[in-house]
Amino acid sequence: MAKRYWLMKSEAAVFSIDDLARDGKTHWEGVRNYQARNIMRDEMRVGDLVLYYHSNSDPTGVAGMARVCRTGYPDHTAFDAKSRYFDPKSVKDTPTWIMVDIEFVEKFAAVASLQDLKVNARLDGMIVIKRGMRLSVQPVDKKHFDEVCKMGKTR
DNA sequence: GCCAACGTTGGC
DNA sequence: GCCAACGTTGGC
Repeated sequence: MAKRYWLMKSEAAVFSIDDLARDGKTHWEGVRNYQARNIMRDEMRVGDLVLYYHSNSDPTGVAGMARVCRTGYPDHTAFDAKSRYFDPKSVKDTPTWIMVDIEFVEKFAAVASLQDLKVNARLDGMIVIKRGMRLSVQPVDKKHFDEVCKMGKTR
C-alpha cells in the first residue's frame, strides 16, 4: 500500500513538537472524535508521514514532521477515571477510542503558519485551512504535504 | 428522525 | 477573553 500523508493537531502548550523531539515518540491519546478515530483505526500505517500542527499557539501552524510508528490500538486513557480523557462509555472489551504512536522526524526551521498556508495558492483545497475545520486528524495530499515541508524548511 | 440545547475547538 | 463553527446529546 502506498504511503499516505496526514496532519495532526496538538495544542502547543499541551504537547509541542519540542516535547516530541525530547521524547522521541508518543502515544496520540485523547482523540474523542469519531472521524479522527476512524482514520487512526482504519487508515494510518507504520511509516506514514505526519504534519505536526500547533493549535492555540503563536503562531498557529505546522511546526514539524512526524511518522506513524504504531498502528491503532485502544486508548487506555479512556478507561482511567482520573484522566482528563476519561470516557465512562468506553469499556475494555469494546474500546470506543483508539490511538496510534508517532515518532519525531524533524522540527521545521520556521513554523509554516496558518496565515501563510491560507495565502499559498499551491495549497488550495487543503483541509486545515477551511473555515471552521476542527478535525484533529486529517488526510493531506502528497503535493500539499511537500509544499508545506518546503515552506517550513525555507523560511 | 428532527432539531434545540449544550459543550468543545480553535482562530483571533 | 470572545465567539463562530461544529459535533453530540436527548426530548419529543
